[in-house]
Amino acid sequence: MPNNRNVYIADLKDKTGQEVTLSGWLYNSRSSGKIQFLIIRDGTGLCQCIIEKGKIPDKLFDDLKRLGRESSLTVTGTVRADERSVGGHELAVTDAKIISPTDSYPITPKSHGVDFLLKHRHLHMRSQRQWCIGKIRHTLIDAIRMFFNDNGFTLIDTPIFTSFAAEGEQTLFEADYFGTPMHLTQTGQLHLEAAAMSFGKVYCFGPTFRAEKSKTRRHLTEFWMVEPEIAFIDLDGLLELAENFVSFIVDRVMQKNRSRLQTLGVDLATLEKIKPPFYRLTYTDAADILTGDRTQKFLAEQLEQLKNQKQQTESKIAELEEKQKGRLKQWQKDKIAAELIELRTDLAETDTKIENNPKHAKLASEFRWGKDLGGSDETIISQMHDKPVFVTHYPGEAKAFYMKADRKETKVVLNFDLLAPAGFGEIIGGSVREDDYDLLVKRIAEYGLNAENYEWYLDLRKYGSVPHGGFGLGVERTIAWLTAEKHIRQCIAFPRLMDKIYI
RNA sequence: UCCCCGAUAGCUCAACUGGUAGAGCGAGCGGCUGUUAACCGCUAGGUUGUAGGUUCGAGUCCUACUCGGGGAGCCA
Repeated sequence: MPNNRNVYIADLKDKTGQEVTLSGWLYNSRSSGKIQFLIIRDGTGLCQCIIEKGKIPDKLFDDLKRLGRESSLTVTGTVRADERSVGGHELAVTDAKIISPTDSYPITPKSHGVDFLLKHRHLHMRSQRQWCIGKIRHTLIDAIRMFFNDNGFTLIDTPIFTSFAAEGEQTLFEADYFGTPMHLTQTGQLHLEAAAMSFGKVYCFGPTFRAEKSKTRRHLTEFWMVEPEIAFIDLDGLLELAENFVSFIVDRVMQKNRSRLQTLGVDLATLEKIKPPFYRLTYTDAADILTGDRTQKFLAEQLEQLKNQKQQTESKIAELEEKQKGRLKQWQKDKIAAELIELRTDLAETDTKIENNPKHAKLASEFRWGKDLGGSDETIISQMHDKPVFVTHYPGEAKAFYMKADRKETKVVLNFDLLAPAGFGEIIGGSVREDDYDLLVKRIAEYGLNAENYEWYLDLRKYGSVPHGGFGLGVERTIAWLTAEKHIRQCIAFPRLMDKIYI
């Protein structure tokens, strides 16, 4: 005999015809004189509950009618399938208990500004969009662990307090460790290399801190990163691992989140293309592409498209503005006003893109071998491809000290970035590590780093050094890519931004 | 750090070139038996971010500041 006194909405599909009790929060409600529709959420989904006058006490009917959004309650009723309902099932209510009534819940079903929502993140989490992203994040992290665990990797928890820089000293957060200056980790990589010499294949997964002064849609000061590190591997091996890994997690996220991705408006067909092999370019190839005619042509075409788009939006706005002047019902006016707000936002975005296009074209044409690929350069390369792109063999001087120099072409290092397609940009950075003791000592000196801090790291090259390497994948960036979310701050529950921590 | 934009009701936005500050949502009350951001009627809700200036008159113009958004550099 199944227990129907505490049922989750996600399980309703197996309960058709049965009487069950749900516990949750009032997501939204509509009412007519003698019938009410309450949308309840319980953390597993949404369910529309139908309340007909006469089937419950009048007092309760009135109380429910007045109940504010996000009040907590339990409802009891019979489950039935109905296409008109969210989720395909609804509850014909026979009884309800209000646990805690709410009035004036600050977040309404209408639109809100960014600042307001971040200030109310503790409540905004309850909204459909944030809930879907949270669920997707959960399955992504689960898939990441599953991939490494099933492929012979050992999890190593690397420390958060560290005494040295691995990724450039300007981006360190300082901490006071009982009077000793210390900082928060920028990567677990160096410790992970030590572990790889013990376990062979390892990974770490945790928060990472970078004090980058970057106020963009792609940056957080605290973000989660997974980093595998493998002994006895070369660059080709790393690329193969990375493309298998990314394909696996994308596939897994899709399998587990179809309806959530659809709710978010994601085009599943583009994600289904994410299968090995990915495109492979060297840095030199990328430089040639950027400075070549093809790119200029590509950008020129893009500019044309953007201008067309702008014109279309503008004429649509003019049309609506004209319409607004005519005689209309109030609700029609409101609808037009809402559409106008949306169109104006689109227009502003298109304008920014139009403004940036020539700048990007100029930057691309002026690209000189030796510079690091800029954000706009990455965007261009990734826009020109429908699958992720590896860019390998960067000039060593633009990259971190620990990257292994190519033994034939000594100016470049054996590293790679993985750019997500359609303009999203970098989600992975990785490299083969310098395994030669003398070369590494030289690099540490060249970068002006304090050699004392790296003694233990150099030991790894003294005692059985082997070719090895690894990479880091940014979790929030991956989520933003998969969910087509514009800003990375929506991809973590409580984001830490460059100049502000809300809650 | 630099460049651009913004700040008007609890929220999202209006207010043509300076001339009595308006809608919707939300809240309260009433109506409606299948709603999908439901709908319809009524009510309440404001020192227009702060400080100063120009003017007969400032939400609107000028200066400074504060806060926010977008972009650039750098990166996962």
